[in-house]
Amino acid sequence: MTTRPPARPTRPPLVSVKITDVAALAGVAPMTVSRVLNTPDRVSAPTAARVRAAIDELGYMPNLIAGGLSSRRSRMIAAVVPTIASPMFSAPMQTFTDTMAENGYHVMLALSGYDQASEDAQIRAVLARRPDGLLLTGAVRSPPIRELLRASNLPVVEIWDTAEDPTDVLIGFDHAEVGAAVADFFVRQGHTHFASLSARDPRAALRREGFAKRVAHHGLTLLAEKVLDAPSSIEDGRSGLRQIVGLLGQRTALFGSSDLVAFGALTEARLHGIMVPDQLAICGFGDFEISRACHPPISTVHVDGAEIGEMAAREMLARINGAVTPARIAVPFQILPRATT
Amino acid sequence: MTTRPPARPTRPPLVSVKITDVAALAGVAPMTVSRVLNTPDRVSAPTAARVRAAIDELGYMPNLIAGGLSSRRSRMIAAVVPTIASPMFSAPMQTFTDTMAENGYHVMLALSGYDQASEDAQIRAVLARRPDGLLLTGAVRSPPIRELLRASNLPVVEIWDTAEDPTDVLIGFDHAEVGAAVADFFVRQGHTHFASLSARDPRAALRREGFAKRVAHHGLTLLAEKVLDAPSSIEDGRSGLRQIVGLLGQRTALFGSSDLVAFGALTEARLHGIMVPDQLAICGFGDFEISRACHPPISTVHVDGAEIGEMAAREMLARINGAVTPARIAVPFQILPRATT
DNA sequence: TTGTAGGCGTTATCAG
DNA sequence: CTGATAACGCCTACAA
Repeated sequence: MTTRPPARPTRPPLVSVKITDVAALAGVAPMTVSRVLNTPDRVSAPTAARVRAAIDELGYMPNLIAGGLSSRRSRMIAAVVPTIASPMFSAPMQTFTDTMAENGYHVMLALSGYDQASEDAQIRAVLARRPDGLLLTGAVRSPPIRELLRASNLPVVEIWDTAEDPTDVLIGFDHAEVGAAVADFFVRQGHTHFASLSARDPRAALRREGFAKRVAHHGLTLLAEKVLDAPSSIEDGRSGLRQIVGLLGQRTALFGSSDLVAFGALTEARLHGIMVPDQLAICGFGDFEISRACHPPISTVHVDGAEIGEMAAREMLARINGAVTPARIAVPFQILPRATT
Repeated sequence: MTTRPPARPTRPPLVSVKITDVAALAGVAPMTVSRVLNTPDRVSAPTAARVRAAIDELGYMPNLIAGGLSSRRSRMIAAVVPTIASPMFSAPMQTFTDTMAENGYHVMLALSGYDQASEDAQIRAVLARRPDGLLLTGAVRSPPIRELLRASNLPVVEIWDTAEDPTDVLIGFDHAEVGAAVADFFVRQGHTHFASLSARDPRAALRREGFAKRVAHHGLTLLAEKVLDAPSSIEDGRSGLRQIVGLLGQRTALFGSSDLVAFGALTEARLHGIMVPDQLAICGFGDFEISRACHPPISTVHVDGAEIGEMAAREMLARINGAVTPARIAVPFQILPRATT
């Protein structure tokens, strides 16, 4: 081995170091380098050590694009969610992404904005990246996409919703049941008059309908059922309450489609001099920090988005590794009575 | 060539239609199919039509992994952010992701949780995917990583911070200036006693220090400077205020490191019977929805996270396309006086 | 345990 | 405008 003068910078540009360079330096075949990286137990200790030394010296970074093409495993997951601006989705995305990263998977993010056509397009677009799995929000409602996904045999984890017919695995709960449970909760407290303030998204609609049906089932009165134009926000809760305030009775129980809406309603109610909970009882949904940390704390439905994300990651990994898993996983929800009911 | 029996049923390919199938059906070379997809203007109309028909008939989805390997452009961007649980980061991520998607780029998400070592590790990890660009939060502080990025010649867009020395392009503002501006604002209102409640993250620290320095520069009194343990949350704002409430004077001006902290402080102050803004003036940071939509609305520093995300996307695209862009882009911030000051 | 051969599906390049 | 050829960098499969 001759000592070369350090001609150009000793280390070649990192991005251009490839597996053959490492192999040459370590005096092994490229395949051995690959094994050191991917299946270390199939390489003898001394060889592995030499290879690792070469890797360090050259600052080698494997090219996962090339590896993915060859192995047909991209080690990437595509996630299609409506938005990450709401805790409803940012919480599970956070834990999902973290857990997948711990296992060597990266997550591609695609935002669909509650729009069916956009969701379809996003799913098609991400499939071109050949992800090893798909994380979706709610059940896929478009038949051609469903068929495409089923035919692809790709692990598909759907969260938040309990569809009639899951594409693959589904983690969530029945949103209509949530609405019904809230109605029952109010009824147990002696309420006879009800209202709802609901964002315009499919799952919020299910909760609203479940609530309304249960109120009707009890033979009680739904005074107002306001569907907001925008996705859930505090401002929507406030304007929504302003719009229904004239319809409310002496003692009304209000179900908001999220804690943001509920907080908005609470804020506006107090400005109108409406006593909470005596004149207006309020229950939100989601158990976001605001409902817990504001004053008075808002009653809500607890659902653990972070846990759903983690479960989704575990299911995803299990399926990638070939495990057969149940097609439907129910996540519990729980009404948390606080000061507004 | 002998026909082998199918060994084991390994996983059937996601979408087994490949470019050669389309080419065969359309009676053209694979390269022509590629051109129809990537440079349509270099293909005659009739040929393109035949190819498109074949694509539709077969439901062909190009394999971007293979394309990326060949073209050395992955059409993916890696984003390394502390968290998406805070609007501070979810807002720019949302617009960045959307804008990049509109231009054919997908975004890989990596969460670093405010931890320097984790950020370094995440950056290294995503580089193995050969992204076409990197979106980072704040300037890279780790010298080896900096060097790695510079050597890689990869477009790197750093947002939120104005570093001493940007790696590549930097979009943000000077957080110390924000703190100073808030101090000046309070001083103009006649305040003489101050306090701050600040999350434990680098940029919040800069704002806090800028605030403290300016207070000192005016020769005025900083009664309390509480650094919270956790990242910014409402609960932290509440507990923080509880901890400093004994230190506050007759009329104090409080700077919170985010609107969540400010809202928490406001909530707690009212519970303590402290008049806002007469006894305690509060200014937050970030102009999150809560500061605008709560009551009383909280004075804050407006910074447009969504716009920063969009600018970041434009800068990214420009650099990917070879444009020379300024290395430092100042984004304005603006104090919004509302009811708490 | 290690190596060799070949190909993963696409695109750059150059020729026609 | 279209095609043939040769990579892109790595890993599967098989051989030694």
